[in-house]
Amino acid sequence: MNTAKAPVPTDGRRRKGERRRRLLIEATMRVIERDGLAAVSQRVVAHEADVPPSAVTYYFPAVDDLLVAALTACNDDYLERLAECSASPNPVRALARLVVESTGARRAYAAAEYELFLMSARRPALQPEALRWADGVDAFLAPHIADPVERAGVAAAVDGLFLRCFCAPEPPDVEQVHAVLARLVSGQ
Amino acid sequence: MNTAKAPVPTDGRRRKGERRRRLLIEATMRVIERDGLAAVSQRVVAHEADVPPSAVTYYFPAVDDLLVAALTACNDDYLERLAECSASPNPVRALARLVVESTGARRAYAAAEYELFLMSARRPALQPEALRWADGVDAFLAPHIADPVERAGVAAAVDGLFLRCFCAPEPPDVEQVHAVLARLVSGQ
DNA sequence: AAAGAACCTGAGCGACTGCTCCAGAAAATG
DNA sequence: CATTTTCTGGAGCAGTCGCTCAGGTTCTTT
Repeated sequence: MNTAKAPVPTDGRRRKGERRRRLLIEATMRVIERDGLAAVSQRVVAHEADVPPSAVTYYFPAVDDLLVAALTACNDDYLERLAECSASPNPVRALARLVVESTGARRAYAAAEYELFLMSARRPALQPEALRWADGVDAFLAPHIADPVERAGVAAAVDGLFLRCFCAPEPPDVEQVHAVLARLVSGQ
Repeated sequence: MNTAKAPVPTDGRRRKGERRRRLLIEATMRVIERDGLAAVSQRVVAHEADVPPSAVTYYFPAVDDLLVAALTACNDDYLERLAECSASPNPVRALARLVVESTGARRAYAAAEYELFLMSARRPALQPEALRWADGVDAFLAPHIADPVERAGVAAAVDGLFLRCFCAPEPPDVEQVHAVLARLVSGQ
């Protein structure tokens, strides 16, 4: 419901507007990747996107709106990837790859995802997003783990694995991550 | 090694200085609890601690130093509590209580702990701290889980549980958290 | 062609930021 | 006592911040 927000932007003006909106969100993600969420400001993002500062204000009245939009987009992206993992022939291995990817390329997305969680603890507007992710992970695990209590534990482990890999000084090994995940899912 | 940094502050001046240093760190934690890490600034902390702004600069040359000090102190605190859990008659239940506590009282500490992780991904100075926490959790689990791969999974789950409970819209139930943890530790 | 909607922007205001500097108070040391 | 070290805090500088606003351009519709 969040991904399909724009039905048909037939109007050329609106289309251009939405293009710029996306451009700003992408610039924001680049800033987050480079210098962290704290570095995000209207002026910095404007410079990154090569647009005048007031353009940022135009599309996102407050910085907060920009942040929420970027973090939501990031969540969308992650959930889509998670769904792809589900459809893959070896879902657990695909998930391990996704976790490891969050270390190198897509680093900004992992950072943003966790900043989203932290922010959601304080901003009610973001709580549905955090919930959406939790539901996504649960849906991913449901086919493999029947018991809800056990599933809750493994779901928490997935989040924790993302975090630990993201913070690790050197990129983790796919095999190791897969081994840990497989052990959890198989219930030992 | 981090906790016992001050051997014997015999000098009364230094003692007063260290008292104020602690006072500033505590004020910082209060600010984090109330408005998040982003709200931490020299002036805000100074006002919270009821000292002139320059006093903050005196004890912590840069804001970053204050942040690192506060986050390190928080980590110390958490590790100590984790060790207490280990020594308790029912360690897993004690851990569950610690997790739930991070939702209400001690909320700032949970927030700070995760901000610490996020920051450690970018600042080398903080990486030993993140590692210290990971080691602490591993040490907690070692007596209960022999296999290192399984232990890594459960350790990640502990981190994830902290995060999920912290972000949950309503405080989690101790029994539920305990059930999840017990299932993980018992290896199903 | 006229009207109106959507988009765009440069200038700028007030508030806050990190940080420096320096003169003086307080306390330990000789 | 005088000296040295530590601590205190007011003033202030240069920079960034979020955000407003008035007026402009571009495109669609009538």
